[in-house]
Amino acid sequence: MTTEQRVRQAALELFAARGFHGTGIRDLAVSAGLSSATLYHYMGTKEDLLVAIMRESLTRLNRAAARIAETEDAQDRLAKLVALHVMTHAVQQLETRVVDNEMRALSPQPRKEILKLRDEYEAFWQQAIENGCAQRRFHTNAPGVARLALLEMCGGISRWYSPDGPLSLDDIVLHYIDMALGMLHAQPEPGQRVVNEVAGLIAEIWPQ
Amino acid sequence: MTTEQRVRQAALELFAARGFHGTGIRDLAVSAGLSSATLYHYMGTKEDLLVAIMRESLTRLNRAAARIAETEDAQDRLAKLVALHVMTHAVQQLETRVVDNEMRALSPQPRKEILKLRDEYEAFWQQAIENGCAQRRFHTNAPGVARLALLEMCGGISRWYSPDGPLSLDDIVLHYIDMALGMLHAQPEPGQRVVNEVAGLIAEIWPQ
Amino acid sequence: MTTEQRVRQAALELFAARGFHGTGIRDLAVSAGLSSATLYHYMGTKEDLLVAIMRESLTRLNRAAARIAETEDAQDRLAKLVALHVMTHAVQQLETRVVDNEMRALSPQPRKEILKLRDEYEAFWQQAIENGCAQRRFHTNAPGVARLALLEMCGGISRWYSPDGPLSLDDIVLHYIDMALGMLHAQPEPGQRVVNEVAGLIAEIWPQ
Amino acid sequence: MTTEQRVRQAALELFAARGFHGTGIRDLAVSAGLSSATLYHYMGTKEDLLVAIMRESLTRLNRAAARIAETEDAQDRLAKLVALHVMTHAVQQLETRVVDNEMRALSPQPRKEILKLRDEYEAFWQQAIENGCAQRRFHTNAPGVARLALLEMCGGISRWYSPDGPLSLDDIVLHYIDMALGMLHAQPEPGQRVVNEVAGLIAEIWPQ
DNA sequence: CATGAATGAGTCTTCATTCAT
DNA sequence: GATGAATGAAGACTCATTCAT
Repeated sequence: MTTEQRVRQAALELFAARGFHGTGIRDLAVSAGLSSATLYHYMGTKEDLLVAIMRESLTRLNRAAARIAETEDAQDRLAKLVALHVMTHAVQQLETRVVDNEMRALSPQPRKEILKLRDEYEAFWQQAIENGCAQRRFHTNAPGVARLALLEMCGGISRWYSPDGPLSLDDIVLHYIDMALGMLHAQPEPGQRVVNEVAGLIAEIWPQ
Repeated sequence: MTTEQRVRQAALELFAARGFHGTGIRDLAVSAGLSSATLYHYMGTKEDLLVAIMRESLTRLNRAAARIAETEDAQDRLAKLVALHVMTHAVQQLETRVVDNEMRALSPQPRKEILKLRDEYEAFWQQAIENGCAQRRFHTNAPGVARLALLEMCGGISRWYSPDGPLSLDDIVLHYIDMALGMLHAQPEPGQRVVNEVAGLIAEIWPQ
Repeated sequence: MTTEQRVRQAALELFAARGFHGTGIRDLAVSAGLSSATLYHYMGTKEDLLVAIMRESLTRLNRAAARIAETEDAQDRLAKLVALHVMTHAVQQLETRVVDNEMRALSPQPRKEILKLRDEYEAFWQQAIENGCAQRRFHTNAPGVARLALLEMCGGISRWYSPDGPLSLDDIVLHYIDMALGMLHAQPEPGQRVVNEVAGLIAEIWPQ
Repeated sequence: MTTEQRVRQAALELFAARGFHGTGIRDLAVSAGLSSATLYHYMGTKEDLLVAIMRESLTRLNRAAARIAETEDAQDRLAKLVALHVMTHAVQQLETRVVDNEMRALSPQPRKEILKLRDEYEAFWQQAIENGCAQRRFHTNAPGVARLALLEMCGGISRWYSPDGPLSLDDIVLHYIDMALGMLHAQPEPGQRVVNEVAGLIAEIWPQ
């Protein structure tokens, strides 16, 4: 692991655990094993670090979502988005927590950029839901509310998931798919196939 | 409004908007219309302010949840919890955002107290779900996961609800009840009655 | 002397002696007898301090020059400007050194303001010179060059004048008037009357 | 241009524009097109750079002044000094600005050396003035004041001269000679001959 | 010859808090 | 009750300089 990566990792852990404003430059330095002056060889400002983390996380998410958007079957498509969201929020827990909680710490310009990425991502969900409604596979009077509810529900896992828990991640994802389809009054869906497929996609986009 | 309430209100707004660490004592003073020295006549430390906000919010929530826990019918009970959670997160938006986001800013001792209150509240949900499963009104293999998913889903509204939006709060709550019951594969439920009842309860516990 | 004035005085002395960039906040604090945190009760930023010093000095200078501009006789008028410039640069040595040397330390916005004040002042000189040329009392082919040369010559005194020197300030001023008129090939001028008059004006505008 | 010269040039430009304390090592590195570590192959400390610039400028000036000091005719001699001072301050603008403004940035030891050089230079002026007074070609009661005034007046050109201005440098120098002789109540002097002579001298001492 | 890495001391400024008045 | 004054510690960040490679 390069020093730059160690700095990034330290930022990731601390921003996730204490928040951007709760993390001092010295905390970062200690956590990366550097003096606080040396830190500045490997980063721009503290905010740059935050932006980089968010940008990368959202960019990858969007790349995956774009691939999923090609799925024809409406139920499959939503199930895949659920699997993607749940699995990344479980496994990329730190990144997603930072993305979800620290937006307000951004100054106007980077905030604009990051918000755009997030809106892009949410658009994939909105389209998937509306598409399913149009095909009469989903039933809801308020697709916008459903989108928000789904995203919150599926993203929440980043706050509690642990690989040491009693349920396997696959099982959890299957539950979430089940709940999500239930929320939209769609037909239940076996799901394991979807999970496998998305797991492959994730492995491709978040290598190693 | 007493000066103390003004201070509390200022803290509420700023902690919700910028986070605990993102809010300075001077910001509070300006927002409350006081000098920062005077502020200390009406509060203890900055953290005390945070604890007080969280404690009050969770205590009231628990009081309401305890009343709802008396409801016999399992579907009614869950629907009421959903209504309570959604409505408070919509209307007491600032308080709930602070409770949900700033826990990590607490130092160990107060954190323990607040976590206990939150666990208490979550227990009402866990019991309601398990009770419904036992009565075969809900169907899920992972009630714990369902609880977490439900809470995240219903609480997320604090991040986007505005009274000026296109949907009335009642409508939104009905949607959430519908989605929640769908998630648990329960029978759909008309719901408006439940909404009215919980609205009354809320009016009683959060007076005015 | 109020604390605020002590801070101002410290800034004046240090900026004059070491320059803006050569003066640290700690130097200011030590010199004012305060901790560097306390310093910030009495000032904005370090630059604010610089701007305030410059603004006041130039504003007063302009007020005095405006009064002198009413003088009808061309030679009198120029002699008075010389007396004003020399005397202030001798007695308000620190202020004028700061004004003359630290302009480049200003950031764009305040620089604009201060430059405007300085241009205003130089305009009084330009008019006085051109007026004398028009009346055929002064003889020069390049009034602009003369203005610049006069200002530099008369302002340079701030770099070496000391009240303990062998010549009285009045004598020095008389010499300067003599040299200035010589430069412009004007009739020599007794001058003491002018010096007295300007001394009165200065006492009025820089009270005490 | 060797790398060392590029470093020197960068220092010259930056010290002149922003002052010694306003110029960082990194600024120098960027301006010289080197990394800040490489910079140290071509220089000692930042202060060494400043001293070298000052020393060279003053040494050359003294060499030229020494040659001029051989001039017999008092008026010629002063006119040549004026021409030398004005022309170098116009053409070697950056060097002379640094010499005139950054003396205070020197630490005691180098300051002593540089001050000695400057005093040496001023002595040529003092002698020229006193010589002219003794010969009754100049008339002033305070030759010391006249020297200071002359030097400030003639040196000020470094703050505003540009080869793109409306007047040729020769014309400006002629004006300055005229003003200088006027200040000393000497006979006017045609001057162009003097200018040409000094221009030759300068070309010899500041080659290229 | 060149530089990435490193740093202790420094930069200006703000922090939460106390206290005498 | 209210506040101006005060501060040690900390905030993010830059400084001039060294050195191993």
